[in-house]
Amino acid sequence: MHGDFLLGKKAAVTGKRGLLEDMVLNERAQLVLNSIIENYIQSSEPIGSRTLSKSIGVTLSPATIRNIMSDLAELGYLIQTHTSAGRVPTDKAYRFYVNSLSTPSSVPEQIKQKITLVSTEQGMQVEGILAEAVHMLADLTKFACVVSTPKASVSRLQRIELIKISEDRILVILVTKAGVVRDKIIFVKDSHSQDFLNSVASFLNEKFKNHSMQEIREKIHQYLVDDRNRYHDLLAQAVRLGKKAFELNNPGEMLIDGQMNLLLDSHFHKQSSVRSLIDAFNQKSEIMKILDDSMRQKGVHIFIGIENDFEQLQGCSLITTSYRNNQNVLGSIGVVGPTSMDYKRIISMVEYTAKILSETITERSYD
Amino acid sequence: MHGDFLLGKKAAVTGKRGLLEDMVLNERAQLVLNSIIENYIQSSEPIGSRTLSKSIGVTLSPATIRNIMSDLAELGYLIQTHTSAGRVPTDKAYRFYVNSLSTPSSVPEQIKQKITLVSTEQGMQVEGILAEAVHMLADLTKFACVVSTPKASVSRLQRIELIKISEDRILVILVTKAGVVRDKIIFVKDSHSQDFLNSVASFLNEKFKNHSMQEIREKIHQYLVDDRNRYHDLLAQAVRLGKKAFELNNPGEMLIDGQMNLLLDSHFHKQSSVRSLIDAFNQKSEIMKILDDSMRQKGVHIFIGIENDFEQLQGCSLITTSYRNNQNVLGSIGVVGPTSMDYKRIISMVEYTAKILSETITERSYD
DNA sequence: TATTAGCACTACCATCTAATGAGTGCTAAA
DNA sequence: TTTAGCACTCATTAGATGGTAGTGCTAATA
Repeated sequence: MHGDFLLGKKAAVTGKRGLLEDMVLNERAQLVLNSIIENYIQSSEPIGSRTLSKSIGVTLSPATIRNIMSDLAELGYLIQTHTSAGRVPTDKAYRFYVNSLSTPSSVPEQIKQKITLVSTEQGMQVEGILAEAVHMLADLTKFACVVSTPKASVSRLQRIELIKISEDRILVILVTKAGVVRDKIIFVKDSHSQDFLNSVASFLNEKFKNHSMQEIREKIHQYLVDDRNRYHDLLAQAVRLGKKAFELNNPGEMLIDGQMNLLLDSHFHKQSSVRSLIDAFNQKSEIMKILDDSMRQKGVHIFIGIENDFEQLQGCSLITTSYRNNQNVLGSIGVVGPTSMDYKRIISMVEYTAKILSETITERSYD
Repeated sequence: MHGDFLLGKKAAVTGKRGLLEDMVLNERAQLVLNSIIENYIQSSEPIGSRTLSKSIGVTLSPATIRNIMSDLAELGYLIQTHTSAGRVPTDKAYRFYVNSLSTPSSVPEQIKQKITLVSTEQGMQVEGILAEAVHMLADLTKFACVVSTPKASVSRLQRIELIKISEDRILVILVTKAGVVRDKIIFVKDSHSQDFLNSVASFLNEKFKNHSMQEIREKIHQYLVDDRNRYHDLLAQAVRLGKKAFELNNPGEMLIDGQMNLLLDSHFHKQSSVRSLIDAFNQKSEIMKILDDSMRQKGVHIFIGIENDFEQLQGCSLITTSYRNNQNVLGSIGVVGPTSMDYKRIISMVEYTAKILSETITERSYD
């Protein structure tokens, strides 16, 4: 192995070799790597030593840069598509680059103006607002965007309605504090009058308003395991209907927009990668998982290529963040693009969009 | 002009020349044309006289076929991509072909089994069923599929609920007979108690249940133009709230699935056509228009390439048909694919899917 | 008179051959 | 430690070539 010429002081002391100082790239190597990445993000073409020597700030001859690049390649930050080609950053390089982005770049004022949600003026509900947000983000980034709808389990009950549909079917409408309206049909054995359903509903409303769905399910479970005979008939019925009504119904939806944008991107022009992209979006559950994960922690989450273990999506990076109302984190919104995306730009856009989305939804919330 | 050799009897009498008999292609010309189209649908490659002479039923030498083809080209049914290439059907040819499809081919039993909707078992609502249907159709046809959600204006009221959200906001929930639940927020100047809203709601329910939204709007308008003083306060308020509640809110939504399938199709590999496809799907309104049109009349509707005057969608054919419940036509479902699609197959699939969808929704309907 | 065989012609396509050029790695000099 | 120089590699491009699938036309044929 050559390239020891960049041996840093500490590295020399500790016996580390090459570009590494205490297992960290030395300053110049970082400069070169970042420069390659930024060039590549712009041009999407392999970067050669000559090009770089011009575009980089400091004066370094192509030969020197070649040496550094060679070592970076050996460390797994760069690869060559073929012997005589320039170099291309690996996922590892992007990870390094993203980690070194300290100050979150702010969104240009011009873009900020474009990020507004108008649907709120039309009395539209959360679903519609989400659809608008994801559409806007897709349009702005020119990549595919996803957003998960508010999880039922965390959101708190504003109101429940029970509507008799037929002898054995009841329409349940759940309104949550976050402003989401969910409906589903439940099937019952014995027929109930609408009046009866009304009293059940008002009982449930009184009892459970402001509780989270999760809590409600637990409480109902409690009632059921207690000796049933202790309760009068209405209560028993109410609990039984309530159980069905609050059962985990929708597994959480996801809205996608701008999938086709990806196919304009040169990185996805190979047949094979188109196929796997289609598969990826068809099988929403995997992306859902990633979005769910990113709800758990604050801030922007970045999954680069191979890092997400959903095969179909390798070659893509995901940038996600959560949105919320006053009270709760509700879901996540994110962008799916090529690993060589302009992280700075996209991150700031996702962040800002989530912020606007959160504000909009908070206004809508029923608190 | 040569090619008079195909002069039909009637044509001779009426003085028409070429392949035309009474302005209609003579039998052999039809045979050749249909054969070209079917070959092309299979292979997606220009069809030459030699190939055709083999695959066609009757024995005709390539030379003869060349003559016929030459005339068909002159009549605008075929074009050559270049001098020495075989011929490719034009939109006009597809129109001819589609029109000559008399017996709607039935769906193979094997496919029929795949066309089932499972969401109905999970107490899912109309929206979910539609999503499933369009997803399934996209998966089966490998093209893009669209479905329009039930129009609010034609559907009849099952029930309305008014829920107080804050001092100046009321959540309106409309349940229609078709099983669609719509919700929106209306803003009011003066605060109302929930009790008051309940009585307004039950008044509206009593008055308007089973009426179509269209009718309701008209009736309310009637109340308003009548001398308002004749009504007591509750009624006046109810009418005023009702007006807002029943105002045309959602312009009618459309679900799309399988857009990306199109991009696997060889016909859309040119950059330019990808772009315009993206535009087409981004601007839903135009496709919506086509779907709306096809609700008006029974049966399957076919729009071939240039026939639909939405530029971005030329190069595509649309196959649509309506779905319904017991009472009303609710919306349309359709496929968007290349003009060279396998019309027989796709038409039958769209038809059958719409049938299943109609049955499923009818079951769900609240009648 | 309608059909067909034959033939010249056209244009795409795949293959091959340089020639080009952007890039590398290595070595020796600064 | 850096850099200039040089040999080398390999993708890409442009031209040239032969093959092929197709055409249109004409003259012979049924």
